[in-house]
Amino acid sequence: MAQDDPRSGKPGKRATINDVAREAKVSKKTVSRVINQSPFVKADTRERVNAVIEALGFTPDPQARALAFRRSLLVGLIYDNPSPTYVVNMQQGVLDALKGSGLELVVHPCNRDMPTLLDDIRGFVERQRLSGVIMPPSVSEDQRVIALLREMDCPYVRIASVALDEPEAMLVTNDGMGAAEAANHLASLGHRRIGLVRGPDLFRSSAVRSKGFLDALAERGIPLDPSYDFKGAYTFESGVAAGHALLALETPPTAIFTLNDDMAIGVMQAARERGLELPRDLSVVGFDDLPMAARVWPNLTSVRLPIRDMGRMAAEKLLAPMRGLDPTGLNQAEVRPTLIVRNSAIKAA
Amino acid sequence: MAQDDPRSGKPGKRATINDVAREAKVSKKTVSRVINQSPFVKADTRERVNAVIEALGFTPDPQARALAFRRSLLVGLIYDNPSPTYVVNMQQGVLDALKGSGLELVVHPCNRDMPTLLDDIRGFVERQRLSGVIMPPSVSEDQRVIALLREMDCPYVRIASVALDEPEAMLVTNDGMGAAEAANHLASLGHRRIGLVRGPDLFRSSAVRSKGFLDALAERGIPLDPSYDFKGAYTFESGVAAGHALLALETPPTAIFTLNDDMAIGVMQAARERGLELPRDLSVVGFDDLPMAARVWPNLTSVRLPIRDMGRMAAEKLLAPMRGLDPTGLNQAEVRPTLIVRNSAIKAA
DNA sequence: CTGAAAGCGCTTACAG
DNA sequence: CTGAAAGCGCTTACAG
Repeated sequence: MAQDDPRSGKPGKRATINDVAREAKVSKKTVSRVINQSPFVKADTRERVNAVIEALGFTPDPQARALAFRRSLLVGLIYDNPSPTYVVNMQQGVLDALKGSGLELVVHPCNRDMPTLLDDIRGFVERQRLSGVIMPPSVSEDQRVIALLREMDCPYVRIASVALDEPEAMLVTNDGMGAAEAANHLASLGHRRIGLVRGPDLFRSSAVRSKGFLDALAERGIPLDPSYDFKGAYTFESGVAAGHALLALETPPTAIFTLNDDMAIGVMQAARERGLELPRDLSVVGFDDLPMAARVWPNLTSVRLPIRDMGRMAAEKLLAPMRGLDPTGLNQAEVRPTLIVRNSAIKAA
Repeated sequence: MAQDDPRSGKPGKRATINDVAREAKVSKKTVSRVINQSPFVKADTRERVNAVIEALGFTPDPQARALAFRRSLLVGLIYDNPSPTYVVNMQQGVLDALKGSGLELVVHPCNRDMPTLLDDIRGFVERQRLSGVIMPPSVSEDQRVIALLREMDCPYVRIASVALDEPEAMLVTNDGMGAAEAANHLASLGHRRIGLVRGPDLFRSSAVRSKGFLDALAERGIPLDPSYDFKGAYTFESGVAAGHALLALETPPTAIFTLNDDMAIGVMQAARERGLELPRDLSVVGFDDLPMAARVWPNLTSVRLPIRDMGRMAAEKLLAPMRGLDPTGLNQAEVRPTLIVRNSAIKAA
């Protein structure tokens, strides 16, 4: 239709704000007001303008708006999480929230061990004049990065298992609750000799999950034997090492809880290498519920965090001020994990 | 340093092309020429301008350039691949190539089954005025999408296992060669009763991999029993179904090659459910070499495609014309998979 | 080899 | 409630 209208410009050429203004017989400023939902437009003027916008198939040019606003219509996802599934699911969730907003998602992996980390992020945010940034762990826990974003006046939302920031800049996941569920599950299966494989100290989640797990065990009167306490690295290989270390003990544990799935599967690998049969000789529970969890044998019982929902919630929180929304309701939300029971953990012999 | 210079503007405010022009005592047009590497600048003028750029820490505003160029400095990755690992690795590879180019990566998942697919992609590309688009399978094989991008005059590179396009718009992976390696491996282990689990017809890779596999078997005088030929869906569940179907046969195969890893692991699950012991009772070989492959038990022998390299190569191809490079060398490259031998396939009994 | 003018498509003061 | 002018930070013709 727009193509047939001689006033709408050559076919194939996009309509601009000027075309709309001419058609609607108003100034471009008024069109701009309509686009930006200003309340200072008479109802019938607005309707007329909207009709022309519709007829011409006009969409404002994001680049031009960005230049005038001195802020782009881009949201950044800065991540260092090593799990591809985590990253893709989170991306998907953020995109769910961005849909229809006119904002696009720019992805930016980073490495906290690199000396260029801060310069790199500064360049990225400053150059693109990002509208905001979302960060999952562990980069969300890096105080240097936060200080930098504050200095650049770049809005952000961080996702973490500890409330490290004001509620409007923070999505908190209750990892401790999930770990407690794992503890209760193993205890109710009759296990008393239970091993724990932690993550690295760099991740706050390791401390939070450990505490939730140990507190729940303590409530049931099950202490953790210090020799059953192993510090891993959130990697498969460290899980293998943990499995060998714990299973080589004179009185090995009958069950092991690992603070992520990669390590759980590593523990299973070690058990196999030692000739054990699973789950008969050892119960294992993981954390994350990666797709892999449902595919390994025996299928892994694991604590699931709703990553995609978390991405969506974080993005909604980031967008709330831009939309002039009251974030109070959003700020109450706390993300709760659930235990997915499969068959890698069974009754103690 | 720039902050101390009174002429460089207020601290915290970014230098613009005007600041550089004033400092270097040239017109902004000349600065623009330097930025864009025009050859029509005297060497010492260029040096003077570059010195000022350096001193002021000037970086051109991407939004402003985008507006003037009528093209943004954004590259899109449009994908529908269901494997998170595939997507993240490809992203990483594309970013490797983009590093330092000033281009950023915008991710855009899509669904080929949605009726809105084309409108959705059109809106995305048109609104953002993308510099180019990279597509992995299966969206790379969708002729409607290609027609749309051509119509919009948007450069693209597609990745696929068949040369569907001119070399400069195409990165071809030799999946057939990888499948042939799998066939040779199983044959040399003494297997003669070999099952094949294909992918869906929607993916060209399924046909290509099947052909490579069957041709290699034929060369060794091993025909495929039609009852050993199963059509899966590239999903874990379809692998489970395939495993049950093939293993329920009166004379079941001693080895199964699946056209991706998810199905391979599904076959293993089915074998377990039927009480078989692996790898003793069944050899399995997959394709993709997902991280999972090295973590399941027994560790899965699989054909690996260098996904990250592929992302990098595709992006380099996309960038070549913008950089005024001759893409001839780039066009020769064909991506070759390698068989990663682990212990899920052993000598036939 | 270099520059002054006009423009990309929008928005922000400033008026009325 | 609405508009004419100036500007965001670059580039494209057009001159010289």
